[in-house]
Amino acid sequence: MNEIFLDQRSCQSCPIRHRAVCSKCEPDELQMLDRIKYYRHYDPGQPVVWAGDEMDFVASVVAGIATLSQTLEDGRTQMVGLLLPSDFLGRPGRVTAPYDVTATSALTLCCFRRKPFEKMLVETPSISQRLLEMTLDELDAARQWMLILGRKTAREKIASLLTIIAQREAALQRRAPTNGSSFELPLTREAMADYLGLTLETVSRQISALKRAGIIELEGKRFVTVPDFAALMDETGDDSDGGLPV
Amino acid sequence: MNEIFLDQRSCQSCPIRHRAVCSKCEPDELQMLDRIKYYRHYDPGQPVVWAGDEMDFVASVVAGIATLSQTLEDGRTQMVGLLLPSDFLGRPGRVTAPYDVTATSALTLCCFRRKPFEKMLVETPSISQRLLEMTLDELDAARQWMLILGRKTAREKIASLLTIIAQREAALQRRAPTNGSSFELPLTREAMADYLGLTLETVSRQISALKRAGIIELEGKRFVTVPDFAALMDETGDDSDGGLPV
DNA sequence: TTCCGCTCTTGATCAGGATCAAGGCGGCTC
DNA sequence: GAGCCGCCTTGATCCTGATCAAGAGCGGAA
Repeated sequence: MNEIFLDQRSCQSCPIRHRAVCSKCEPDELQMLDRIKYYRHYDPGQPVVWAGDEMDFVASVVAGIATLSQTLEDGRTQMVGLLLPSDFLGRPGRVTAPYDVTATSALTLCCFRRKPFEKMLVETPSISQRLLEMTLDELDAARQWMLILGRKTAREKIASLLTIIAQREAALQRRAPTNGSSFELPLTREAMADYLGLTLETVSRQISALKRAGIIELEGKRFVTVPDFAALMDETGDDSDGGLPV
Repeated sequence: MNEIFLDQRSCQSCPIRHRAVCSKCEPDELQMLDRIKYYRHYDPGQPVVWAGDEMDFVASVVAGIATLSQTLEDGRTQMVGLLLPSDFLGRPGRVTAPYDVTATSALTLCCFRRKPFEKMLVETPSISQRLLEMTLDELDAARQWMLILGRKTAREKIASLLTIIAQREAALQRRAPTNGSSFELPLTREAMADYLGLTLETVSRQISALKRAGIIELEGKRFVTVPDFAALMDETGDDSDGGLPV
């Protein structure tokens, strides 16, 4: 893990900078951010922080993917969050991490030291309002996952996960998912299972089933093409109006 | 549903008032709140708002219990939130409700008209910071539920729900749950099933099983006594360190 | 009082996904 | 190339919780 301090213009995808601070273009806020901000890089599979550890920073994801997960006594684990670029990690006011955070691909975090960040939060209402908005979006996503975990069949769960990944990948490029669009699954079968509350065997079987049904096409094990996006949505069991705004 | 406008001191349990505004004791903020604030009462079982409906207010729960739930195409429903007194309902900036909200007991909401509330939010950073804190707590609770829904057995789910209800009831009275403490289940078996991703038959069976095992005692169908709180916690499957801070 | 309706309990059977097990496919190092 | 390892697929069997079904308990209304 490396720490690289940033010059003033180098962080392109950080939502704090771009959506909250830059929108105001207050020069001294920018300078203050630059004094407390730095990058960290993690290799695939590397833990970022374990639940219960002290976290002296908050961060936003610049590149790569991280997962949040929780574990029961006997080792059963459940993933509870998926952090893609522009997502925020850490919580103002909380010192210990509540979840295990793991890099599932090469991960770059744009970090802010906790104390100055909290000070900035108090002094810059636009940032805490932006943070509130992002947190509310995360809460909606978590509740959508509760529906998936509690009430959907294995097949519906897989279709839902594929839909969500396709939508988020598309959203990063500021477009809607289209027929024929492809993407790379950022998760192993096991990680998908941890996310969906299934076993990896069931995940594998259901992906094969969706492939056999022509809902998706697979190139290798990870590269997915969706010939008809509406057909995939039909498999999710969701109300056809598309559910929550994402 | 009645609307009753409030005088300046009548809302005792509203977190906005007490934790954000009153702590500062800014007289004009208080007055502004009083101009935009009013009560609504709902009978048990009455819907507060349906998903997709326009919501012209945000509110905090003063008394009673409300549930948030989502429904799939074919009618399967999943509860995704449980609102107890002091919890917040509604989201600044969002006009349509994302979930069905239902009163499960006689419910009193302390409402704020949306527009003035949002104006106040911009002008009063302490409130949006308080709201951020509450939202982060809700997010943690939602993620704890994801673990329950995804990885726990029926028996562990029931034990977890009882634990959570006991803890929240105790927290409202600012104390920790103790051995021998009792509480009234605020939910029907069906509502518990909707919360846990089970059927009502399974809920009933598991409650009977916990009773037979001496983990809980039942008086009637709703009144629960926990002779040994640690024994109940043991049934949840959670790590013994108690999980998330509540 | 009787009847009705709602909630809950319990039993019998079924099925979806877990578990156990074996093997395939790349990619890697030696 | 051979061997190994991580990831994935597929098959056989098992088990937990769903489903279908019947009836108990209880409160409210006529």
